[in-house]
Amino acid sequence: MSIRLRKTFLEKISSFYSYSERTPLTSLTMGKNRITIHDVAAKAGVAISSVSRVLSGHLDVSEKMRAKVEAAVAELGYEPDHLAQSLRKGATDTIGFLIRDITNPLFSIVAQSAEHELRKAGYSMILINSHGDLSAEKENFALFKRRRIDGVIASLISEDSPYVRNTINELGAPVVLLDREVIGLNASAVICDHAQGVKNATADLIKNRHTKIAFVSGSKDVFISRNRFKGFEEAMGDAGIDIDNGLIRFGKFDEGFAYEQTKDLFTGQNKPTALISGGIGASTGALRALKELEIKPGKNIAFVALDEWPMFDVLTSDLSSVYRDPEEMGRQAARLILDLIAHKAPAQAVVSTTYRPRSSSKAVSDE
Amino acid sequence: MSIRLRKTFLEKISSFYSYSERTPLTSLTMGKNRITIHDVAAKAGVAISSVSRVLSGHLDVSEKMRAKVEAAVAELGYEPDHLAQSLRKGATDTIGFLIRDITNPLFSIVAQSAEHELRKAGYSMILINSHGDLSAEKENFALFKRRRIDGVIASLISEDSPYVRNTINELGAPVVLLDREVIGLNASAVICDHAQGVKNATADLIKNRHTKIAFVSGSKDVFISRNRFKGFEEAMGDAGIDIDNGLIRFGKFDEGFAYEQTKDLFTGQNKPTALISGGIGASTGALRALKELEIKPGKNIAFVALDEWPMFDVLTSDLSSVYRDPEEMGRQAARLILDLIAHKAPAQAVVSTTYRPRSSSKAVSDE
DNA sequence: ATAAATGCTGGAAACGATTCCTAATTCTAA
DNA sequence: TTAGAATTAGGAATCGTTTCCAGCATTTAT
Repeated sequence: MSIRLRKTFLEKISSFYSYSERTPLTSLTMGKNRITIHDVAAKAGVAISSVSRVLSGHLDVSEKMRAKVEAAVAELGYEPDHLAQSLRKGATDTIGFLIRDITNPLFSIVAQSAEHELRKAGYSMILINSHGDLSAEKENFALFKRRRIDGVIASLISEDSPYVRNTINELGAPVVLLDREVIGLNASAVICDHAQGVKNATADLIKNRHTKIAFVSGSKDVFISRNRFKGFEEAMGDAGIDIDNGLIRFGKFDEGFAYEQTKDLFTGQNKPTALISGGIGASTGALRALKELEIKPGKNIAFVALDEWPMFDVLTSDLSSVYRDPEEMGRQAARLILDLIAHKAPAQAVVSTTYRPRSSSKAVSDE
Repeated sequence: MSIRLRKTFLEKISSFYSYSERTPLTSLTMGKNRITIHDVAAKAGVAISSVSRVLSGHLDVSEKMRAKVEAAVAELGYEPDHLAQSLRKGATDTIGFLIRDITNPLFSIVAQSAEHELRKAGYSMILINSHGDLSAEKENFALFKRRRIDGVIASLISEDSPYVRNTINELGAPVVLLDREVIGLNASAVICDHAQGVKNATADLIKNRHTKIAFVSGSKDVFISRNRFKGFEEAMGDAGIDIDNGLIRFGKFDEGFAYEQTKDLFTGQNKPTALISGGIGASTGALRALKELEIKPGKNIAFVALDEWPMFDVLTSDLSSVYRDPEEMGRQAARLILDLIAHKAPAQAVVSTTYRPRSSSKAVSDE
């Protein structure tokens, strides 16, 4: 166990405990001390409805009333209870963010960017992680429903299916999906144009005389994989190169799958000269395998990672990548959910991707 | 006249709206369709208080009553409104997580781990980022207060000060701080024992005959920096080596500061032979500077990074590090806040750090 | 001057639950 | 059989707001 309470620490803070006993936890005193709209009304000598009217900026209030109430509010330091407001108004000013896997740094940046944007509009964000677990995902939607969330931004595990449709309809709140096709769904979506970036990357590899290009990615059932592969196919088709299906490995997004596939690819008899890995997990697995095989990206093979991660340029050995801007994804997601809440029609936002050539894709095939 | 024109305009676009009226946004239908405890009571032919008693597992209910209510609940698919429950019970089952900088992957893992743990206890987590901005931090506490959060886990920007004390007292809810000394504060804390790991790392550098060891870190006003430096001092003291203050650079946690300091250190006349960088931001800045100077960690100098980041072992060139387990930090933070909510006394949890020697610290000084 | 219109304000009914209190029913004991 | 205890169910108050409605006090129009 990495945890231990050291004696010295406990001794040191013993005086701290006695302090805390003299001044009890504020949460205990909370109930008593909470000042409500009634207190304000009493102090100002008006009705609570008048206080509410002043605070909500309603028109039909006299200057005198406004002054009286504002004075009382200031004196008491009153702040409206968001809970009671929500219950009465039927809106919680809260957006749920359902994330498939927060250890993926790309997602955490999307989340933080969305939160920043939503807060500017007066919303808070509840962030929940599904750990890639489908039943957890379903449970999370139920949680959002019970909490009467005003809207949900979701990076789903499963692809468009009756299940997703049901879940979304049952939720009773607008939904924005990340990187999912939403055909037939009453939802908006932020979609990345992976195809374009992958196409450019593949074309660059082809320019360096690569024809045996391996492609390791997550499940082909998922939009993002299909879209990426589309770009690959287009570039190969444009160059008139037949795709060797033995070099194409669809499966799971996790590191383990990519690791195994990469090992398999480079120990078999039909070795590729270039490798494209789809997603951060896949890139990690692929790089780990290459490292063990002592194959150096940019030297022994050409390598392109799809997606970057924080400090990508500094901390990796000049890997080429297809980049998408996670902050932009977050901003767009926030905008779309706010639009839906304002009863605008569902829409899609497309975020472009760009190929960023660095040294790892410079290896030229000599075959 | 103009009003008349306007009317016809409205009539014109009415057909456009008619689509959305046929299939309205689910959020619109929400209010109508929501089934409440009243509906359940009506269907079961009992009082709402009885329904509540059944659902809350109260003892004084007959088997017949329980059966009737449960049947009605199942048939209607009733789920209690969390909002109304919170208002009545005075608890929101929600914990606020105030994060200084979510782009720091270490923090995002702490957050996700805490969330996972809290959810097991029936709590949701609201995550808010302060972007390193002090006024935003203060505003966030106010937000938490208005939302009647049951407790807060916070990675604060500022160090222990009257400001922090006031904010916490005003909040009216228990608080757990990450990596902050809480002397005189009514709060718990998760504290990392940085000193131990740094001491081991420094001792290892010394063993490789390094004496001119540079130390680049954030502000010395902050606990984490002081604690790290303490470990450094101890190891140097044990070896009887005088610390060269010109090689010690305290300042800011961001990448830019470390970048400048590292450049300065390695272009001056008093060059160090080893470098310890405190935190992920600092490590990034330092590595960027070294890269530009074409100084190779592990070859030209010895290098130790304090803290790791995701995929550390694969994606970096075998950097040595002082590691702390962010998941453990999250678990401990969750445990501490739950304890405080259960009215236990404030406490501190210490998370240990471990030195992980890899090749970047193997460079031996030849001076 | 009187009727109608308007501006403000206070009272009360929601929102959807929990919980206390009381009354009705059943059960036990004398 | 009946008083008293023990169960159980219903009614109403409550949490802290917003909002509808009615009414009073001013204006304005006739």
